[in-house]
Amino acid sequence: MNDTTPTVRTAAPPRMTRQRAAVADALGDTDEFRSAQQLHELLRARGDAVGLATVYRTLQALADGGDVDVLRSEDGESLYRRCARREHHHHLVCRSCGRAVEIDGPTVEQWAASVGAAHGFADIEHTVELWGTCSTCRATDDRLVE
Amino acid sequence: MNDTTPTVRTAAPPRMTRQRAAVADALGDTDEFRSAQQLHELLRARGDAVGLATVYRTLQALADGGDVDVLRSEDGESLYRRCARREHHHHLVCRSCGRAVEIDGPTVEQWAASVGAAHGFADIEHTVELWGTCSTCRATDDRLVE
DNA sequence: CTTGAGTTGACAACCGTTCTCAACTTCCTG
DNA sequence: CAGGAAGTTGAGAACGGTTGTCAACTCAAG
Repeated sequence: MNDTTPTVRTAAPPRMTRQRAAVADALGDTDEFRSAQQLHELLRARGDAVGLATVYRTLQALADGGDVDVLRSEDGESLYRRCARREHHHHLVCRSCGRAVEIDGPTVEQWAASVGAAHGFADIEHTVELWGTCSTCRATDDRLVE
Repeated sequence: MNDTTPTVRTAAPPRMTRQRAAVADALGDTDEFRSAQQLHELLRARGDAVGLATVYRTLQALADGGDVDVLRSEDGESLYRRCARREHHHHLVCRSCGRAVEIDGPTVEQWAASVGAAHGFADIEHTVELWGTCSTCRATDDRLVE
């Protein structure tokens, strides 16, 4: 509250830490959607453990910054993945292994907007995700779920 | 395990109870998506209270039977509503009041199927929900969320 | 009315996620 | 390179929605 404060500090400056690097790194490895808990476990197994709370915090920060994509699994768990492009897109996700393909849906975008407008709704957002079983999982039958 | 058992009893016969009727009735009233907890509260306020666990069980049974539609709110809560048609359809839901409009997406259905096939995925399912703010809520500005 | 199988409800247990806060780093400054 | 303010961490508690438990209860068939 004293006037030694230089200028208006809009937001906290981010800081590089081992933990943040570890989480980012773990995400860089796969093209599969992973839950916070899976990543936490993966890091622990790998040798550079990170607190679960930190994993959650970091993922949230990355998601807010648009660096990772988040989606909800069919049973409500949040899944994260680092996508190639930052622009809006959807996913075709394997419900067995989490592997995902980025897909566009120009048609869907338009459709969503027009349907919304037609019914007098504003600020339209849409959730569009495709779930399936990828060829590898079908061949292997080596499911994560049973 | 004795052979007095008449025939193969495939499933348990359902039974009509005050509770089941109450839940079904509460759902019949609105065209808005409601959470289990909201319904539980609504029933309590209305005078014919039903245990929370029972509300959950009943909603699940109704959903399994295809009598009500379920969807996940943006923060992961399950929302239920009795829809006019039993066929597959999507929703345009007001994120303020839960009011919903049933919509078709023939284009989307095809698109989903073809995209899935193109990437070698099988058993394709799709999640398509539209969120917006309905005209009434926009006018009233009487949001449930703040 | 009897009776037994489905049903209920208060409460504990679960599970993913967020909060708390003291101890610890990072990084700016002198 | 030391000093220190401020961001960051992590173990564990708390949270909120949902499901499991199990003795008491109540439909509905006989």
